Amino acid sequence: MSILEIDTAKALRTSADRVFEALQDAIVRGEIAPGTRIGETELAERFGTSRGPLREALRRLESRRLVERTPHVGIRIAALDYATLIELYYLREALEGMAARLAAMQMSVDEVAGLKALLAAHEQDEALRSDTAYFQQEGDFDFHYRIIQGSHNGALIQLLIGELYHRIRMYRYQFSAYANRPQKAFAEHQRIVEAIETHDGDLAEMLMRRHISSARQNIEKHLKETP
Amino acid sequence: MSILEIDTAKALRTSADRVFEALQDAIVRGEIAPGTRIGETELAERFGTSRGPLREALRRLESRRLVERTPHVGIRIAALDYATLIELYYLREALEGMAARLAAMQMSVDEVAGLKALLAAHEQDEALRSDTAYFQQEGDFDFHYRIIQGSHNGALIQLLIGELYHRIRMYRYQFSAYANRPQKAFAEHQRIVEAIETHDGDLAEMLMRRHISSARQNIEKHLKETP
DNA sequence: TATCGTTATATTGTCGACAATAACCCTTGA
DNA sequence: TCAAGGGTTATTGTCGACAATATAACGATA
Repeated sequence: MSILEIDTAKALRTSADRVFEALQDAIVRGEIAPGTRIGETELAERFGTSRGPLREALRRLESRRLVERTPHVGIRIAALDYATLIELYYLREALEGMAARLAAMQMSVDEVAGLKALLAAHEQDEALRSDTAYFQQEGDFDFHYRIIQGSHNGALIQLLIGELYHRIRMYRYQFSAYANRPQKAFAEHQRIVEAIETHDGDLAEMLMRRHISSARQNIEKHLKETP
Repeated sequence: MSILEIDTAKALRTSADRVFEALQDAIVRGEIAPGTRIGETELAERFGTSRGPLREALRRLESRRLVERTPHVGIRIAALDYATLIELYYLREALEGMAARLAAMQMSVDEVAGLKALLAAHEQDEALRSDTAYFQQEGDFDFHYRIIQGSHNGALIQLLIGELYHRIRMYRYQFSAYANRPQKAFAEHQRIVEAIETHDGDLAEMLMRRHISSARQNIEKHLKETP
């Protein structure tokens, strides 16, 4: 009907692909509560398809650890727990540190310019100026997303964007209670871009690792006794 | 028929799971040549099932990048190329370096003892003594596998074992032409275990990174002009 | 009353058939 | 001879029905 639907219908032609994206989004956004057990028939009619394509989508979501499946019993939406959140931050430290190093050596001048423009736009944001929030945008607008892309390492991009990114988004949505130290984080972003701009891979990696480590410690401080 | 089949049928009850493992193994071992386009009907009868479970298995293999799929056209076995092989080695450097650091801090005395016993067994191997080969065994017998498990970081284990391991195995099988410097690699393994035994995380990470980096450089040296 | 065994029900696993799409081949025209 | 068009065929995408399994409900017995 709408242009949007025609476009997405073109981009992802099969029903299984559409269900995969839609269901992933619903899970990440928390529209279906984590830990919920949910039947295939119910999901199939919710997304207007049959169980065949739905099951294919579920197998892919299972690979991404967004749903858990036990044979002959069914699937349940992945549960979020504190320990896993911390584990993911350690992973990000290693992987995004690597990405920052590679980005410092591989990013084109255009890409660096885009990154600087992104930060300049962030700086205008009212919530950031008042230090109340620093909302990470999604996709192309996300700072981390761009640096990962800038690594130009396909395997790394696939791992972080394809496998981990949506899981991290899920935690970000649903553990959003803790304060995220807006101006401090923004300042760290700027330092990282400076290092990338001067092609200083060592520094870029170190700053990125510290940036993510600080975020992790911030979470640990706020959530230690309130899981 | 055979006891083996009964056992595997018990362990993984659904047909989709059996096909997934069997097909993954066939791909990794090169029984189906990389780049081959292969029909669903043909695969289904090869594994004695219908197209439904087969397609579920394919979606999971697609997530692991072992097959590539284009809608309405079909699937083809993932092609191997030199650039991706190198990318994977860089990834391993970051991730297994992290694993070695964590292992040094987290492994139990039993696990460390098992690791040392493994190396002692390797030392007896005739191929290694004559410096002709240092064959990495699979699963529990693989040195790297054990260190990853020793990290006790579920997200990291899932990523390395679940997602990357089989892809790496695939390259190992099919790019096996290059010399793999057996005794040197074995000596490096021993140093890493020593660092883990003394709980020296920094050293363990550094040695592991060097170990993988050396392996990568060895490949680059041998394969640079012979892809 | 609690526990074990049995039956019933609902959900998942599997299959075969049909519809939709793309690749292939053949024809036709310049 | 080559390009374009249309028709054919083979393969993938989707669906509904049936079989297999686990959970739940129920009753019987100690």
